[in-house]
Amino acid sequence: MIRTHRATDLTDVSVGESVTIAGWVQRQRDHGGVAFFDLRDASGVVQVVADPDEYPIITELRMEYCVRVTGMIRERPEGTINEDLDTGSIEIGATAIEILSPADVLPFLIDDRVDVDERVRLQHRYLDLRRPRMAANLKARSLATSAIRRTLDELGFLEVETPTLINSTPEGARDMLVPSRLRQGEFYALPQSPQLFKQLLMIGGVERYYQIARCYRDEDFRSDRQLEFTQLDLEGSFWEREDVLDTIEVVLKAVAKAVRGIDMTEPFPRITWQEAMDRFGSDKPDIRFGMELVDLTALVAESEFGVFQKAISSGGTVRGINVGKQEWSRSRADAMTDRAKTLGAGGLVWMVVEPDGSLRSPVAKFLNEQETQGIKEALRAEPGDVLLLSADQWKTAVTVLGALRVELGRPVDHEDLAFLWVVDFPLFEEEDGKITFSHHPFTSPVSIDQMRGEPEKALSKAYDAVLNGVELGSGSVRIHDPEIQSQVFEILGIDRETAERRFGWFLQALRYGTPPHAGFAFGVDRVVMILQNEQSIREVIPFPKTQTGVDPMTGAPTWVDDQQLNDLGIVITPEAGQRRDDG
RNA sequence: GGGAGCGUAGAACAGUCUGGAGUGUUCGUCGGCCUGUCAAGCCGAAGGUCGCGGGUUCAAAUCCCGUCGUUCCCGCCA
Repeated sequence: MIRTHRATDLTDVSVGESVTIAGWVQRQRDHGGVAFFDLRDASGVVQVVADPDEYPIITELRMEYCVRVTGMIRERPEGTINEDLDTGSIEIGATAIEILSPADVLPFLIDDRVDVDERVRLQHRYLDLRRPRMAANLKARSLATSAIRRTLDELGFLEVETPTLINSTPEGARDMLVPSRLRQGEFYALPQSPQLFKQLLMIGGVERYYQIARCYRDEDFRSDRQLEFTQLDLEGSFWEREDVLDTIEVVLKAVAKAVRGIDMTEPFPRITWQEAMDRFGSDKPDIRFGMELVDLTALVAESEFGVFQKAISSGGTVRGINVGKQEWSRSRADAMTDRAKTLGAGGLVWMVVEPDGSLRSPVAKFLNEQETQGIKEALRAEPGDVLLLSADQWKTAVTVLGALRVELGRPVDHEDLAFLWVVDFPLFEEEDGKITFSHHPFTSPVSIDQMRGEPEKALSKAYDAVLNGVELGSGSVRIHDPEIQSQVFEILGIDRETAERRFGWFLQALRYGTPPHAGFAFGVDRVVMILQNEQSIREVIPFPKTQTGVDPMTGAPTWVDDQQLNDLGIVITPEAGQRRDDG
């Protein structure tokens, strides 16, 4: 046996007893006649002390050496108790110290208090994971997934694995592709979600399915997006919306309890998509703070300000928010205006309320007294407040202000948790005059007649879960009628023949007594990120990739041998080959 | 595909705006001292392709162009 105890177990061991522990040297302190080091294992830290004359090996220890120590548990002398340490009232008087494995000089300190460039951390992720913060994040992940499994097992769900080598469909996100060797020139795709397979499980009579599933989307990275990510995927037969929301709510509360230790008793609030957009300018509103959008269109309908006139006469809207007291300089105003432009706005109107109640603004001279007063009242403006107005088509106006609202008002941490359901999504959305689905084409419409008559107004039985302004995931009641499924494809511009070719196997499956079913999926990485108060998903993924899809440690992705390419029937283009030859 | 920030010793930074010898700080490393520290302390030392390439200049870490890496954002993410 290499060790008898873990570091933090030692508080339960009686003084004078001999124990053997093993772990890593966190810090060593050599005082000449007496020397200490802190030994860290997965459980925590304990101090080891020895006389260097008796045990000269203690002076050889360096940070992150892996060591084994045998010694006597003893009380620390009065005045030397370390309150910051769980084991701070005791120490081990070493009787034997053994270096199990020495360590090279470290590329960075294993210490939460030191900020290290993320690339360096990823290059030596195994060392990064020794930091308490990362160890805590890994543990939180494990607590989250075990809470999910425990909760769903109790509710009678079956955990089923679905394939990760599946067929590619051109809709939605770009697929990660895997070339087939046995059928050269053909490709598998890695699943973006187990969507169709879980619906097939419903047809297969499973009734209650879940899976903690790895999913892949070959799109550009963000701080909350990686190529591969983990979702809790779940589906139930004979289910309607309430069954899904109830179940997911129970699961998310269990996760919050497991990771944060908090009991969330209140039901998650619900908001319609329309209300979310109107009040917060986002379909994933952060409701931890107010700063809501206000419709000013009627107030400035007669305004002589050209931008307002133009927006309103072309069917647009004028919206405003009060972002409160802000440092507001010319350069700040310019930066915000630039930001609004990158978000698609033509510009941004800003106003600062002066102590005398007047408005300081480039557009103040275009506003009469009534309009000025109206805007101030509508936005509950106090002296010192900064008001931002956007005049544009409705969606642009609200989303621009919604983004600025988050950037100017959002709390920097995730101490408070604000879960939220967003419901009643539009079934379709128009993009460059082309109709696409807002969720996915297997989502049930609220009304078939409306879907056909006024598709632009049709709502879907889809719903999103949001936490602190981050979209955790979405779900819906599915279409279980093959005829309606075909009609949805048609409205989306996928003709019967194409639909039959791509999804014929699925449409056929729907024809064998498909139960009504509904489900959901949420991102495990994102939930854990927020519960752990992290700003990036990479902090809760053990081995993430950088923004260019590279793993700095292994170097993936890499070139492969010509023989491997031959087996797959793949030829590298001259352009790509040039990069290889240069590299 | 586009925009912005960053890149200086093993790590974190200052220096860059306003060009003048690789100038400095903290941690780590190496050597020495030290019997109660706990991010120990004190003394000493080593450690640099200022990401890379090109240009401007008498002179470039500093100014300009390109490029690579990285982060954030827009597009994208049904």
